[in-house]
Formats: sequence, C-alpha cells, structure tokens
Amino acid sequence: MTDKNVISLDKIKVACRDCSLSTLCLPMGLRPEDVDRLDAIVKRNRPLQRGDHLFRAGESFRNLYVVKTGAVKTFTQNNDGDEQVVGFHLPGEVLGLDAIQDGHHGCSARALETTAICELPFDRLEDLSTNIPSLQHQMFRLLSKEIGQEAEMMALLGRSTAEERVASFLLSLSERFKRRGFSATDFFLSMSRQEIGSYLGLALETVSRLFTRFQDEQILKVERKHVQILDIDRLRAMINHNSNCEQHQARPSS
Amino acid sequence: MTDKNVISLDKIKVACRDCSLSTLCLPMGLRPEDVDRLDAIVKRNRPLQRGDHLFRAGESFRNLYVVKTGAVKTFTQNNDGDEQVVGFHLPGEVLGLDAIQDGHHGCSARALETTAICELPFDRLEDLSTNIPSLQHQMFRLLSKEIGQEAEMMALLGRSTAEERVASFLLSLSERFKRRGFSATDFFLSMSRQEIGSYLGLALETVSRLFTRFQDEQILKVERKHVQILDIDRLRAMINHNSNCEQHQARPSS
DNA sequence: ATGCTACTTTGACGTACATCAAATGGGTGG
DNA sequence: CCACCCATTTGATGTACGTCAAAGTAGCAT
Repeated sequence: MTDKNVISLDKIKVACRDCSLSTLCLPMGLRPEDVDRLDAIVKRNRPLQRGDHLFRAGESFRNLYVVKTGAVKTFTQNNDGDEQVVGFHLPGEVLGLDAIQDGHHGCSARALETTAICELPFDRLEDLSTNIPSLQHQMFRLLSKEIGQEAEMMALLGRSTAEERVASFLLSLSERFKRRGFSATDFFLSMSRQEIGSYLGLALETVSRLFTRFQDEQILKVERKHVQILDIDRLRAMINHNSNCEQHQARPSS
Repeated sequence: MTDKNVISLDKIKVACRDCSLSTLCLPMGLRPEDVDRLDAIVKRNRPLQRGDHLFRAGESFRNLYVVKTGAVKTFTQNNDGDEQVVGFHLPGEVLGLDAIQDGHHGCSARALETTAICELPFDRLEDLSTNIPSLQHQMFRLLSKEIGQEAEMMALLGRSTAEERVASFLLSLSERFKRRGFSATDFFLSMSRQEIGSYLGLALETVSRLFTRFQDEQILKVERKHVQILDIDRLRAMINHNSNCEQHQARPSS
C-alpha cells in the first residue's frame, strides 16, 4: 500500500510533455513550446484517496482539474440529503467547467478510487489563452465538447428505456477506456450500482437487474465491479434501435 | 403582415451598442469600444419565418447565432423520423455552441415564430477574443453557463416527476421572460404541447393533463398557447419539494 | 476465524406515466 | 360561412420501472 503510493507519487509528477494523456488532454494540438508554457502553471498535488473531496458545491472557483489517473464522480445534493450523480470523470477529462460562469462550483467532486489530479489555476489559464491562440481554441473546443456530451445525455435521459441507458453507459465507458489505452471489453467499474443508477435516472435495483439480464443473454459477464463485454455489437444495436440515430456511440468519450 | 415585416427589418439592424439585449448578450461587460469591434463582425439577415431552418444537423459550422427577437427550437432526429427537442432559445440566447468542437452542427435549429437573428462568424469571433481579453472571458462564461444549465436539465430529467418537470419548465420560461423585460406571469408559448413533451421527456398528453390540473388547482390559467401564472410560489414549491435543492429556480435563465 | 457493514441480487407489488383512441375546438383557406 | 386539418383535451388501459423487503456475499476490522 505504501509502496504503491510511492510509485504513484513518482508517476504523478510527469510533465505534460511526457504525459501519456497529452493527446487527450488540454495540450492536444499545441506546439511543444506552448505545452511547456501550459505545464508551467500546472500544480500536481498528492493523490486523493477514495472518498476524498476534490471540491464541494458552493466553494469558490479557482482551478480547473484534470484527472490523471483514477476516477472522480461529480454530484449535487438534494434536500432529502441523498445525492444525484452528474458525471463520472476518467483520466484526461476536465472538471469544474460549469463553475467558470459565476465563480462557484455548482456540484461537488469526490474520488471514486485513488486518483491523481492536475490542477490548473483558471486565471493563469485565461492569461495564457490570450497569448496562445491555439490554447484558446482548445479551450473553446473543450467547453463545446462538454456541451455536446451533456446534450446527448439529456436525449438519453429524456427518451430512452432503462435497457438503452445501461447499454449506453457501458458503451461510453468502453470507448473511453479504449481511447486511454485500456481494454474496451474488460474493465472494472469504480462506481456502485447506486451511483450508476443515480447517474442514469434509474433505481439501483434496475441497474442490477439489467446487468443480470445482459449476462443471461451472453452480452456481458459481470462479477461485482468486473465487467466483460462479450457482444459489443448487440449493445450497440440496443441504442441504435429505439434511440437517436445522430449519435453513433453513446458518449463518444472525452 | 407586410407592414409588420418592414417594421421588424428596421428594428433588426440595430447595432449592439443600441440593442436592448446588450446586457444579456455577448457584449455584456465589454467596454463600449470593444462592443463596437464586436458589432463590426455581426451579420444581420432578414428574419426567419415560422418553420424556417437556421441550420441543420450535420452542416458544417461557421457561425454562432444569437436570437434577437422570436424563438428557436433545437432538435435532433431519431431513426423513427420524429424529433427530440434539445432546447428552446429566447432573445439574447446563443445557438451553435455544441458545434465548435468538431466543426459540425450536432442538432438542427428551426424558428418557432418570426425570428430575427444575429450571426457571428466564429473564426472572427475567435480572433477578436484573443485581442479582447474581456471578450474571451465572456465567451468562457457563456460556454460554462450552457454547461451548468444542461447539467441542471440532466438532473431534472434523471430524477423528477412529470409534475416537477412541467413546473420547472414554466418557471424557467417565466424567469427568462422577466429578464428580457416581459411579464413573468403572463406569456405565450411559442411551442406545441408535443414539443414541450419532447423536451421534458414526457408524452404530449401528460403535458396537457398537467396544464389542466394546474389550472384546476388555481396555479395557472391556460388557454391554448396563452399561459398566466396565478400562484408562482406553489410552482416553486413543487420543484423544491422533491427535486434538487442546489438550484433555486429551475433553469435560472440565460 | 468471526462478526459487522455495505453492497448487490432477487422477488413481489404498486404506480406514474405511456399508449391508444376518440371527441372537441381553433385557425385557415376556399 | 363552411369545411378541413391539426393541436389539444379527455378517457381507458397497459406496462416499465420504482419501491419495499429480504436474502446472499464480499471486504474489513478485530
């Protein structure tokens, strides 16, 4: 455990130019010298442990955060005290974009597992963006991508059956893992059934039942957090059938 | 009818500095000289008639569009051929933000009534943003606001009852009309029950039934497209009761 | 090992909303 | 003024999914 942490700590301090995520992350498309200028404002703190907060709803906004390793959920709290999951964030994905607007975080963020984060002071990022047009462009694209993905999610929640939602969710994870160099068909869920259900607008029991059904139908093999996709085409068929045709895959990754 | 058009055409050509929307729109917070530089890239074409397309899904992205008067819906098409409404856009609200990402519109936009539009060539807007830091900041805020609003909508669709959805929708319109100087309690819906239902993830009959019920309960007076809110506090109570407490009102306007 | 706790699965049941169907009413064009 | 069309309303019925409840199971601390 302590050994593992030491290793992680070493890996975290990798500069943007040497980071394996650079093709997914903000530096994407920047010239090497601009990547270094970006790198100069990035802060890399010690990793979060499962359950640690990255920020809380209502806190004032100072930084954007990029997941380097691990996974983070964002969520809001309703008055019953239980939480509504707004999103899951994998390596290379940016958090805090909704807070630029009024300088306050609208949701909380919490690590689902041991997680390394790159921290970008937003005022410095803005300064840099005025000086590096391609960085400004990249920022616009990043924000726009988030808007497009959320619109897809709205369509999913507004129209789809439980089956389609769960299928979309699994395909989204699959795509995102794949782009990050992991297996597209064999991965571990870092979130609970409860959290998946909250995100998809379903009861946790419904999520569980669908996992079971997909397994019975030889589409998946599920054992607690461990998921193997056996027949990805049938998963894809589920969402192309009843749902929007615009989006070829569920949430095309980030 | 022709008379009306002539009058509209005059009003449309108003420059940003003289536009009543300038406090809601992109120029918000810019210095007067910068507003003029922004104004210089704005194109103002003849108004759209009800049913006209502003852009279609798949078209390549050239411009952002701001609604000046009227109303626009954005929507995607599913393979059954029927449409999923993604959003309704009132004066001062910007369309096309999701297309920055990959240079193609992900949804179509169509006028719900006679509508005047300001057109902003995005490449020129980007250039201007690098030269006017406050414009860049304004752009970031705009994109971020859209992200926050969509997240709220996701929460609404993921968790709420039909009652809450319709209440939220009405409160959202109310707030947005109010900020634009119109009555917050007496307005006309430019969209059909079908379109409202599609947007809220409900059947049109459910929307109709809830309008009727709210009217029976003395919360609304509805006569076809004409809505009067009689008891806005009870509408608010509906969404504070079962739904998220984070958001004070449904979709705080744009 | 042993027990505790949290998560997951599975079953039984109820309900909010979709769907189907028909009646009503406004608006538009002849 | 009439006829047609489409939006809306209203009613009847079905069902997908939520809720409640209980049993099974892994992980963890002692």
